[in-house]
Amino acid sequence: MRRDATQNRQLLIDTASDLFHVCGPDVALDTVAERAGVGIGTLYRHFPNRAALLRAVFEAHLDHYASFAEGHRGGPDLIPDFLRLIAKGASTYALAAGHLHAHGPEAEASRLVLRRFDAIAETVIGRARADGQVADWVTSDTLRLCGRMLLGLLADARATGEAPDTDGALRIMLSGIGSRASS
Amino acid sequence: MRRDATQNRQLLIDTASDLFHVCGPDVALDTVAERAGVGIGTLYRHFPNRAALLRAVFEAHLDHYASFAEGHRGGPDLIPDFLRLIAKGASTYALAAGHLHAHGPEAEASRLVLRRFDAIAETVIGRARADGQVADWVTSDTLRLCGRMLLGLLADARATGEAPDTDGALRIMLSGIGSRASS
DNA sequence: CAAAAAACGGAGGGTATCATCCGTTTAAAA
DNA sequence: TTTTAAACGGATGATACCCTCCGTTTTTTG
Repeated sequence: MRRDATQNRQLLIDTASDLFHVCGPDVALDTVAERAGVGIGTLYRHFPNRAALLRAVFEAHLDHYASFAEGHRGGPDLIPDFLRLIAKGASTYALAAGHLHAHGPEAEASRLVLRRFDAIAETVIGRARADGQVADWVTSDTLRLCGRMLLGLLADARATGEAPDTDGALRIMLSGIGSRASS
Repeated sequence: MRRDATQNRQLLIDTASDLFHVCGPDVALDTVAERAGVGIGTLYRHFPNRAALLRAVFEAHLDHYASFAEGHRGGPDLIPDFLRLIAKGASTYALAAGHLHAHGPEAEASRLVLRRFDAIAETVIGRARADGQVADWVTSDTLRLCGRMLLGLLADARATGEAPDTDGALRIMLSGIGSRASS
C-alpha cells in the first residue's frame, strides 16, 4: 500500500471520528473529506459507503476501549471511567450499530465488531464484579444499554445546544447498576 | 374555522406523532402528508415549518402527560408509569426540544412548552416524594434527563432494528433515582 | 340554490447530499 | 531517471427533500 494512501486513510478516520462527535451522525461525507483536506473521491475510494467509514471509526474506538481495559489498574473508578470512555464515542457507536444492522450484506462485519465490544465489556465487568462494584445481573448488554442511553443524551444536547449532563446521567446509571461511584 | 380544516389539522398531528415514533425525527414531511392522506400543501398551510408541527405534536403529548398526572391514583407505580408514558413520546420530545431551541424566533414558544413539561413533572415528583419513592435530589430536570436517555434508547433501537429494552433501562433509572420499582 | 370565502392538492423550482467517473498527479520500482 | 501503476481530486449526474404557488374543490352563508 502506498504511503500517502495509508496516511489519508488514517486521517479520514480521525477526522470522521471528530466530526461525528461534534456534528452528529448525519454529517455530510463531503464535509468529512473537506475537513480532512482530501478530495471526496479519495474518501469514497477508501470507504465505499458510509457504513464502511463508520465501521473503521468504530473499530478505532474499540482499540481505545481495549487498551483501557488492559491498562486500567482497577479500583472503584473502573466502571465509571469505562462508561465515560464510551460516552466519548457514543455517537459513533450507535450510528455504527444502526447503519451496520440496516444494510443486509454487511451484517456479518457488524456482528463481529459488536461482539468485540461485548468481549471487552465482559472483561471490565468481570474485574468490577470481583470487587463487588456491580450487581450480579449486569452484563455486557447492560453496558451497551448504558452506552445507548448516553448517546441519546449527547444527541439531545447537540440538538438543543445545551451541554450534556453526562455526570448526572452517569450518577443515575452507576447507582442503578450497583456500582459505588466515587467521582 | 371550516370543519374539514379542523379534521385535517388533527389528522396531521396524529399521523405525525405516529410517524415520528416509528421512523424517527427526520421523516420527510411529504411522507407525513401522504400517510395522512392530504396534500403536502395542506400540511404546510397548517404548520408553516417543521418546528410548528413538532410543537403541535409535543403539546398533544403534554396533554396526555397532564391527564395522566391528574388521573393517576398514586402508589408505587407512579414514577415508573410516568416514565413509560414519556418513553412513548420521547422521540418527539427530544426532537421538539432540539428544533425549537435551534431556530431563534420561536425560542419563546419553545420555552413555554418545556416549562409546561416541568410543571407536570414537578407535580408527579412531589407526590412520589411524599411516598418516599424518589431521592431528595430528583427534580423535573432529572426526569427530563431520563426522558432524553430513553430517547437515545429508542433511536438506537430504530436504527438497529432490535426491540428497545425499555424495561431494562427503566430498571436502571428507577433504581438510580431511588424509586422502588414494582413492575 | 348561488355566490363567496376558505381550504385542498400536488406540480415544480431550489438546494443539499450521495456516489461515480476520469484526467491528473504522485509514489515506488526498475 | 524513466516507467508504471496506484492514488488523488473534484466536476458531475442522480436522488431526495423542502417549501411555494396557484388552479380546483369544498364548505358555508345568505
